[in-house]
Amino acid sequence: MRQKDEAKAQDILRATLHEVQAVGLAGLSIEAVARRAGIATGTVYTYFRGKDALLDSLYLHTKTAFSDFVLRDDGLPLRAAFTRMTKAYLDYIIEHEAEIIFMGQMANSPYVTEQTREAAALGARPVAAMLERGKLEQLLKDLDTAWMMAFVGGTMKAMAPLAAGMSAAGYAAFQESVATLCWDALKA
Amino acid sequence: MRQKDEAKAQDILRATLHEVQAVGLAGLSIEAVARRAGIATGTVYTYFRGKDALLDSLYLHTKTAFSDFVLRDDGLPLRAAFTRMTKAYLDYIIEHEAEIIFMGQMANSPYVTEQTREAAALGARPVAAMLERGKLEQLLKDLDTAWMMAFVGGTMKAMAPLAAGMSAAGYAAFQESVATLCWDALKA
Amino acid sequence: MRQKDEAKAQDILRATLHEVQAVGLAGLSIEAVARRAGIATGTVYTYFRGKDALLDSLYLHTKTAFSDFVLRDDGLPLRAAFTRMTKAYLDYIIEHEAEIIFMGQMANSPYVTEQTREAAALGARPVAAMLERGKLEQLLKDLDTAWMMAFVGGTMKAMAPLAAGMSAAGYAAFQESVATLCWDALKA
Amino acid sequence: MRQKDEAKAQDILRATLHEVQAVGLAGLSIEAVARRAGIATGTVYTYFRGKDALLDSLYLHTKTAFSDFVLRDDGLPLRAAFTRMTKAYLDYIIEHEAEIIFMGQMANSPYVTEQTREAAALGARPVAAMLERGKLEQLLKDLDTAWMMAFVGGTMKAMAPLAAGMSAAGYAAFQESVATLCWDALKA
DNA sequence: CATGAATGAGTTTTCATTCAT
DNA sequence: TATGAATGAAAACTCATTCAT
Repeated sequence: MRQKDEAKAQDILRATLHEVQAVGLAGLSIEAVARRAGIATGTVYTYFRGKDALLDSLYLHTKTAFSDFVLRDDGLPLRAAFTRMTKAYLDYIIEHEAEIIFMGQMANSPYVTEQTREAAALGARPVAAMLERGKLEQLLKDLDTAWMMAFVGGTMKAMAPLAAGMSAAGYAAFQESVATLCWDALKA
Repeated sequence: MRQKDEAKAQDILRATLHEVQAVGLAGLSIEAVARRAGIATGTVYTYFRGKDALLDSLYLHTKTAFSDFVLRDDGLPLRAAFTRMTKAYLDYIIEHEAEIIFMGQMANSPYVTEQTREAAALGARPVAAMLERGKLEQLLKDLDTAWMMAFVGGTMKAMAPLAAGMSAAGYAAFQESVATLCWDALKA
Repeated sequence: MRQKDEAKAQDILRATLHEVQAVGLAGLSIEAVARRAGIATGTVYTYFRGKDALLDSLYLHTKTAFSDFVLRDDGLPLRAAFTRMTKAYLDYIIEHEAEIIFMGQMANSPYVTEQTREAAALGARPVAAMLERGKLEQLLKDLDTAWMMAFVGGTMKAMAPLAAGMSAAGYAAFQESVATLCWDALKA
Repeated sequence: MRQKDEAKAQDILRATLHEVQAVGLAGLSIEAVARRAGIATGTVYTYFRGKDALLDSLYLHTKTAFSDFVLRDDGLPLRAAFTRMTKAYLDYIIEHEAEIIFMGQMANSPYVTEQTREAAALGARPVAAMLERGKLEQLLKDLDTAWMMAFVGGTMKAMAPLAAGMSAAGYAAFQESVATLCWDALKA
């Protein structure tokens, strides 16, 4: 993005996100993005160098927002911190369906630059630290941290869609179940 | 004349699979598929009605092969059946990287017809049956079967990539760890 | 056409005729012609050098058949000969809708070779002779023969479609009207 | 930005017309149209949804312009009105060779929508009215109006090509001849 | 000869990007 | 800067023709 109107860059990113949700990455066109953002096609190029830059930028944006919301260690006792994270994970996925789809479509596409991929990876640091703390305290199995993180992420992504249409009470129970599932899997 | 050759249809499907792995669904072109399959562009259309039909067909093909290999219940005692499945799951994912990427890219794309989506869903029946057996025998938690299946699938998909480059011994240990992780999560 | 099966060449010509009627010259494909003729695509090329040759040949065929049926002078007294011709003209057009459409579509297309165009023109000789006989006998106006022939042909082509769906009696009256119309126009 | 330019749409229509004249409807390509219009291929699609829409639109355009020029009843005494029309008809055909060829090629093609066909048919109303006036005044034969119109149109289309290359004087005489021919045919 | 699959040039159409206004 | 028409390089798809069987 550039100098002028930061809000407009956000509009474009948001429009891209929802357009991918609607038609898939393979069906994405800049014209549709512009239409959804309520601007002219050419204006997109004032804020982003091109389609690749737009998608790469959105990917980093989305990953970062996700990490900030979910992947932190707030210093609570381990079980509590872990449960907070799994619940936040579910919350995020459910409230950000478009983002999840987008990240999934981008994962194996040639649009993400290596630089962005590396930057995005940094967001997972706090969780890694939390899990390592758990291993030190012998609360968790002595497994490779990367394995554990993959496990948690995979579980969340797989289970979140199931929460669609649940009542508040049902959802609360669901969150508990998922948290327990993960904990039981990882606990020593 | 040359007779329409079933093997050639397979070649095209295989070429598509690897082309998606190489350039992503968004970057897929029929010409590249044909080149990879060693045939003329037009020939693709002798075997498939068009790009949509080709991708839809490949999706069903891939899902079915996957289900046949992984998602069956061979009547072993529950724990053994469960372990066999998780190991087969990992085996499949590792030996079929292109398929996994392809299925991931297709999942939220507009290429999959509703019909195919439904047909593909049937493949999971045996696993559902196995998990229900486990609940009846009170070996597993009393959770919704759909939740359990999502959990297992998500875990596998997330963890399989970690096996990249492992030695045979390392991989055997990894399989055990994953099987245990899943079992611990689901066991009553 | 070649040596083998004269009837098959006829099948192909007939199929082409009806295919043009169905989808227009612009929509004509050899595959569709072959399908309609009940043979394989390649077989068309055994009987005709290619699409151009097929269409050119069909054009000459059709024009000739038309001339033989309609554009002759059977030596009757002029008015009778004239009336016979106009009635035959209408009969032909009505019984050969496909041929008429085909000739219309071909008229301004690049498919007709100059050679064929010239050959087709010869068919009109007898009518020209008849009209000249009429001028000599001072039964007809002293107009250029080419003008008269254009007039008669144009009238027929324009009016024939109107006969669609008429009863036998209605059609007989229609034929009389058209014959009178033409005669009144040309008579001295 | 450049504003969408009505003149450019006209350029495209005109280019299409002449391209059809040059290579026939069956040989028409959008690229050739664009080249003739002096624009890029893609620009055609800014003004017309596609080839079908372009041709359909051009057909309606052409038919309407033709009707406006030829098929009107300006309230002159019948014989004069009739003569004006036949002369205008010839004038039009001679000055608009491309249009005539185009309309001929389109007539039996699948490009014309039913809607357009109906709209085009309305243009003939005034002539129908004129002929009916003639029948009421007992100046014309009591024939079906549709027959009369077909007759006049057919005669014009057939005879106009004969005027090619005539001198001004010759053409004037030709117009008179044709007008007389038609009048003699239809008069009571 | 008949067949119909294979070929690949050519056609329509899309769309990222540019640029005149 | 914003606009959206213009561009032209792909991409999907068609189809006349060839050729292995």
